[in-house]
Amino acid sequence: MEEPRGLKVIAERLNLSESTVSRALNDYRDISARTKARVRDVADELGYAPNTHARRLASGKSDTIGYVMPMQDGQLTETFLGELMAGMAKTLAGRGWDLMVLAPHSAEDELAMFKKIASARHVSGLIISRTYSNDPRFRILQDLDIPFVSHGRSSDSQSAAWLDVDNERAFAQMTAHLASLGHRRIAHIGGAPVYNFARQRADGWKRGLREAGLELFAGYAETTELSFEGGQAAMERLLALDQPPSAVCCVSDVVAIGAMRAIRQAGYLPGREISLIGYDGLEIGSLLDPPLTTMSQPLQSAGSKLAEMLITIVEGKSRPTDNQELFRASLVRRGTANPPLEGVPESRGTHRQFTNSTFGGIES
Amino acid sequence: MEEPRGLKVIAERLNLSESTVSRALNDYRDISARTKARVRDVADELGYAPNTHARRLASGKSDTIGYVMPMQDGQLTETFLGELMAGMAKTLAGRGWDLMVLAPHSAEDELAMFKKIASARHVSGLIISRTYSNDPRFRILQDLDIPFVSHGRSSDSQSAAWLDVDNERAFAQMTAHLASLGHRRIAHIGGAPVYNFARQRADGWKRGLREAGLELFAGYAETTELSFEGGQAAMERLLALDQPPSAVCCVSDVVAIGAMRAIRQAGYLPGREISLIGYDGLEIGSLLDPPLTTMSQPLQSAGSKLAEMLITIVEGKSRPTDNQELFRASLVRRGTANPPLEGVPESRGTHRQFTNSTFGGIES
DNA sequence: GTTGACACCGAAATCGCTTTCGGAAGATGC
DNA sequence: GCATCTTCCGAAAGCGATTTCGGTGTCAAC
Repeated sequence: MEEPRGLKVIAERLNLSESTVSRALNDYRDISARTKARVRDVADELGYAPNTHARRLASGKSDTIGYVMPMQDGQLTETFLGELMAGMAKTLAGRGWDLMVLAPHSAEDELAMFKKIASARHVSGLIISRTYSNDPRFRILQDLDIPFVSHGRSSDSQSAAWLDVDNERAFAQMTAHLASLGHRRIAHIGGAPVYNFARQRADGWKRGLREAGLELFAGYAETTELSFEGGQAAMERLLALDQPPSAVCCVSDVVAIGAMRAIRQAGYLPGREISLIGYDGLEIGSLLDPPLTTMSQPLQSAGSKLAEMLITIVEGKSRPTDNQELFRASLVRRGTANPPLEGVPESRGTHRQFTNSTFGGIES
Repeated sequence: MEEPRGLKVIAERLNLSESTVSRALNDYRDISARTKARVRDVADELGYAPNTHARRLASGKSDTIGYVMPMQDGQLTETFLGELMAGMAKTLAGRGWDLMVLAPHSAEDELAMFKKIASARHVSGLIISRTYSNDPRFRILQDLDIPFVSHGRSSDSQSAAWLDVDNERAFAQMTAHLASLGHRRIAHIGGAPVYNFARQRADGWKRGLREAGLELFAGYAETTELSFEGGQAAMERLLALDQPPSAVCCVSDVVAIGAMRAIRQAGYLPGREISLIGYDGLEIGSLLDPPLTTMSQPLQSAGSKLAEMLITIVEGKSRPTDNQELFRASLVRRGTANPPLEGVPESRGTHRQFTNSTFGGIES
């Protein structure tokens, strides 16, 4: 059986040399149109596809980029990974490139992967995400001479390629929206500032307050881990203040959902006594009661754009610094951002008078 | 600059031949222990990693498997993709294998990818998921001689390798649980039976009814698309029956959440007048009010196991049919499965008397 | 009728590693 | 002391493409 594969068969069949066939398939211009056509016909007929490894070895290109998954910590935050990767994979496939997944389980592991890539060169570029405010990876990758694009900026990203959402703008906008609804006591539940996006979002909130001429009350800048429980705990602390906020900007939807629970358990209604807005645009937020107002960021298109950037860099068609792009998040108005109540919500437990609906809930 | 790379450098440095170095690194036994040690030392020192393409070309192996992402339809269902892929990537990396992502945007596209792989051989095995009841891909992959493992069975999977959750068992168990709580009118909201898991789950529900000696009432076998809206619509149909069920088994968490909304809008309380159980074990379900009772399936370990299976098959160490494994889902007791109320819930709108809590909701 | 220019194609080197084969030493057996 | 194993390593042939370089044949130009 074992029929001979490869260029050879099609060359013999047409009485041509392998090199001619190769150039014909790669559309070299020193091959006549007629020959190209004949070669292509036979190639199609045979369902020929060049051996990837041979091609890559000979050409020195790998046509592969790697996506470094954020190390598992928060589970829910990973919701968008599928979409992001689908976006990358599709545009890559459209150009004949492959997407490889790297899932390091620690920082050392990640470094080892980088080193291997630098040496084995089977991946010609990387996309990293979940960047830290001070992220050593920028330096490392530059030193190792591995082309890369970061999904998210960092203090170390000036000379690198990145695509980020304008977090500061998003949170300024979010704050402005709450202010426009009449809120004057707007707090923020942020994430650990080691994450650059967390810092940016906090800055955006502050800017929003400034621009709206609002005061930043003491204790209003909360910080917590990016989890449901974290959001809940932070909100509890806010509620314990002498002057609790009437609205809260949350660093993520998950945190916001945690905050919602704290609000309820304190006897208030999210979106009524206390408004809040999340960030991420998770579909699931729309299923809550009340549905969570949030800011959504583009994902498939971000993945796609990241891939495009990286390809041009790898191919030397652009420099990293030519590829710095800021996407915008957009406000998704749902149910948790409403004008403040007239009176200060001191009337605990009386909120039912405001519920106009058929909803209710029980504890588990 | 351009220092010569590869085996050559380390060979020259030790005054050995390239072939000896290669075999030393690959632990051939016709190389003395002393030589191996010397070679390894130098290799480490130089941070040497073999050129992947050259190695793969020469050895004829690709050490790469591909994961075929389910084509995008439901967004939320994709939540688990990240975890699953992380599971695969990690165990693969542990053995020096790579994980490649394929995101076909149509069935034809998928077929084209399969053909290319069959011919180019740069991926030595595939993991497919989201299998149909009659899934042509099993036949296609077998014909193309591409080793693969399926995450989910199919009517075509007898002679293939697969890992699946025992959906039937899970839903039988789910039904039994509801029955043990005292429910006698248990309905099912299922998915389109083109999906094999949907069929299995429906079967499990029926079996559960039988084993509990319960009747399958007319109209209790609902079917819908796997979305929030689908679940809501299906639940509305169930509520419109003369004898609405007192409990519902839902094909997925997303569908269950949709059903919850329908229940509320009809003036009932999920978990009170009508109990329900979802499937998938989404974290987000625990954040709802009341938190959704569900069945959770292992994900990271499934990804890991899938990868292991495929490797042994690719390496010829086992036949596909030796790799058929059934995982079990486990019940996650939360808030939506409780004993039925005494009376038939005819008292629409009066449910507030049952809400014992601080929760409420407003419409957006 | 020579001379370029041009269009096409083949030969051969190369990419960096794996793997088979065989040979030189040294160890062992009787 | 000679044949026979072992042990250990080098030479060389691939793996299947790409790419450079050079060599035909043809045709227009002078």
